[in-house]
Amino acid sequence: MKVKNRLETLESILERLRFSIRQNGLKNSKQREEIISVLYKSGTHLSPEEIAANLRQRDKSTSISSVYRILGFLEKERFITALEPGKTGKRYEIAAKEHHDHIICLHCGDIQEFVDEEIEARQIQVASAYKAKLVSHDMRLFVICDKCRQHIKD
Amino acid sequence: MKVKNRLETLESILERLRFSIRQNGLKNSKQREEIISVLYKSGTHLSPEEIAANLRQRDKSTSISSVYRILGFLEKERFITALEPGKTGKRYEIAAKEHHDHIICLHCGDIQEFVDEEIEARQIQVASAYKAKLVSHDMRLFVICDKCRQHIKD
DNA sequence: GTATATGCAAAACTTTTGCACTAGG
DNA sequence: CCTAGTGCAAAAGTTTTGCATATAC
Repeated sequence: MKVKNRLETLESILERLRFSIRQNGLKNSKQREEIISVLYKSGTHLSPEEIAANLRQRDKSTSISSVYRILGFLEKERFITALEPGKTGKRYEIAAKEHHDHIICLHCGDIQEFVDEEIEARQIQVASAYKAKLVSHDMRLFVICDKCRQHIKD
Repeated sequence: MKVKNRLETLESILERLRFSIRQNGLKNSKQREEIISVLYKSGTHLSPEEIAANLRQRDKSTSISSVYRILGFLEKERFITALEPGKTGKRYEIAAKEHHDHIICLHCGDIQEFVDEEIEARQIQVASAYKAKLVSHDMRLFVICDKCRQHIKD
């Protein structure tokens, strides 16, 4: 099983952000860097509203519309990734983590992370069979884990 | 790729629905049967609003709140399944279809269904590498489809 | 008849947009 | 300066809820 390490320091991500903004002839803002920072430090998946609440702890005037605009920008530029966890609305996480999928026990709820290179490669082939460019994927395997198989007999 | 067959006739699904409703001591309604029927016949993934629009063709007074309530009920009872295509909101499809995964265009929202036997087989192997028994899975490939790749340049 | 389902309207959210102002380069 | 980014408020879109009425059983 692979561990989902952060692949980059926060400062390195921020430098890439500044470079990307300059490349596009845009302007930086402290809000953009703050959002990257909040997501990096949280290590979890945050909703736009949660992110805004976090920023408001330091700057009361943070507006939710800017948060949405920035999240859209950061996602487009691949600094963050969106997740739809079934509940309403999207959640975001920093993109600079190792990619992983999830294997979830339906009985005890345990979640393991894994990467299978064969599946990863095959997904790209499936996409290209549709003449499509694979951007990302989400895969969850629902199982009964070893422990639960031993403890429950029907 | 594979065509996803309907595994059951509409009438058979409706009979199961009536049975399920009776079992739960509830009452049937033509709206519930209509929604099953619309999803069955469409063969695609419809949003609540699209479903409501469809019902309104025959009964102008169909209310969107009933559609939401019915969709929640039908999902809970496993007659339909929800899909979150990344775009805003859920979409629903009839549950009595062959297993398939989804390939979703992030740009136009188009959803295709596919089955890749190699991935299916490999998923079982991944699960057994964890000594776990695979029960089911959910996989979504997010892509930019052929049409959108041709029409948009970043 | 009685409990459940529906329709309607309003409320509760979530996300987007227009516009004046701020601020980065 | 000049233009992109922000904050604010309002709009637009989505989903839920309260309540009176209709309807299945």
